[in-house]
Amino acid sequence: MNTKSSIGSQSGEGLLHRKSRGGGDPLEEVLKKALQRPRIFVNREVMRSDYVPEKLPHRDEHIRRLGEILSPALSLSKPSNVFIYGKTGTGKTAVVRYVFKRFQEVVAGEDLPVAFAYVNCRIAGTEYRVLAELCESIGVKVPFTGLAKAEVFARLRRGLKEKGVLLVACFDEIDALVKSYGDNLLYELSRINEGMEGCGLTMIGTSNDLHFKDYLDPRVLSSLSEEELVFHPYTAIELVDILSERARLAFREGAVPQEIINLCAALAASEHGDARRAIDLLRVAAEVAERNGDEVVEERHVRIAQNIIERGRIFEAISTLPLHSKLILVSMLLLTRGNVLSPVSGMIYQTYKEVCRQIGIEPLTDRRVSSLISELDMLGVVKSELVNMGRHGRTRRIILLTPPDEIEEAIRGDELLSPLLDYKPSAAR
DNA sequence: CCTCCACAGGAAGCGCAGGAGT
DNA sequence: ACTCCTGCGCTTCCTGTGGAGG
Repeated sequence: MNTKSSIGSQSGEGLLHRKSRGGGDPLEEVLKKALQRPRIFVNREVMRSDYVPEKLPHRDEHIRRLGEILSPALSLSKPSNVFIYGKTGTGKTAVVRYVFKRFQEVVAGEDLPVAFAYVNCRIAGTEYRVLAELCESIGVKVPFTGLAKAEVFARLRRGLKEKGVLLVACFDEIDALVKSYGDNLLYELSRINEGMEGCGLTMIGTSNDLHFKDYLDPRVLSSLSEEELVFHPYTAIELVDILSERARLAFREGAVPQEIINLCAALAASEHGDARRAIDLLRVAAEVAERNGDEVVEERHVRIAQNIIERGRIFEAISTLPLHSKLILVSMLLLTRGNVLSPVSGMIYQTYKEVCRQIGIEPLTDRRVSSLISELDMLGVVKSELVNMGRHGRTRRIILLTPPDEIEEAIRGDELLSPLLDYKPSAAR
């Protein structure tokens, strides 16, 4: 093998010429690829998820509306708070970032005391970190833990006042924050402007949960949704435009035919019109083609990409799970293998305890395991269903949504857990 | 008709780590 | 050095529950 490739690289050109006249040289393909290096991508950046495009097809109206709402900021008066609804991949984040970017350019040019902050509440995770990120955005330093929330809040307020800054903050996926912590922080933030002149805070909240309003206190709701914007899912035709625009910038001309764009758009449209998915799909398909050494993206690349994305999602989800969640999954896997296809929580807990004993780990309580199962349910790794079995009590019947071999694949990479794959739990004997 | 199973899932609180202020 | 604060993962304690079987 080694010899072959070194010979090839030395006399590649000659061989290639001979080959182009036809013949069964096994090296021909390899050499051709190595020499030509067909490039599909011209600009990879464009296909990344955090890229803010210059053009956002089919969102002109939303951009204009948001711009109008925020425009008072440029004359240093506080704009209204805005609430934005729309499912994932409908362009909420892209529109906000785009408008922020354009405003920021103006603000920088005119040297105005206006700051823009973008906080993803799901990633920030806690009220503290959301506050901390707001502070950072106006240049107030806070430690990542250790301070009382009230103290961080006071620093934010003081920072805004002393610097005379008007802060426009976008709380992306704000529902994640409110569901875990309630709307207290939003209430406090909505009142931060009291007694402030020429500075303060404007909030833009985005949510993909249309019922999110139900969680809010009426006072918070009225303050937060002074203005509202709704983003509808993209249709397949709109997705085609979005993809075409990105493809034009990202790929070598002719590398991605129109029908491939149409296919990606159609596949994504059948799943809630999610633009992010459509872009990911096209990007991965192009990467597959490039790795294959093909010059043009074809349907088979898209099919492979679909598979890769799906597998990657599962693998990622499982391998980043905390230890005990993995142990629960392993327990379920072992039960499935023993033909217990939809175990109830009690049986899973028993198996889980056995499995813990096997590797010398102290098991958690059933209560905790129950919560972890709920988390797995929310992640979509398993599906649980409440069932009443009369005399035999009330329990949850849990079904693995992930194909067992994919779980196995993810577990096999784990030194501690992989030996468990050969264990037979008593319930499955 | 009533009981009672086998849990679900809420509430409270504990211990720890990390940090600020004094 | 000490007190006070937070988030986080967890336990303990608790109340609620639909229907098979007595």
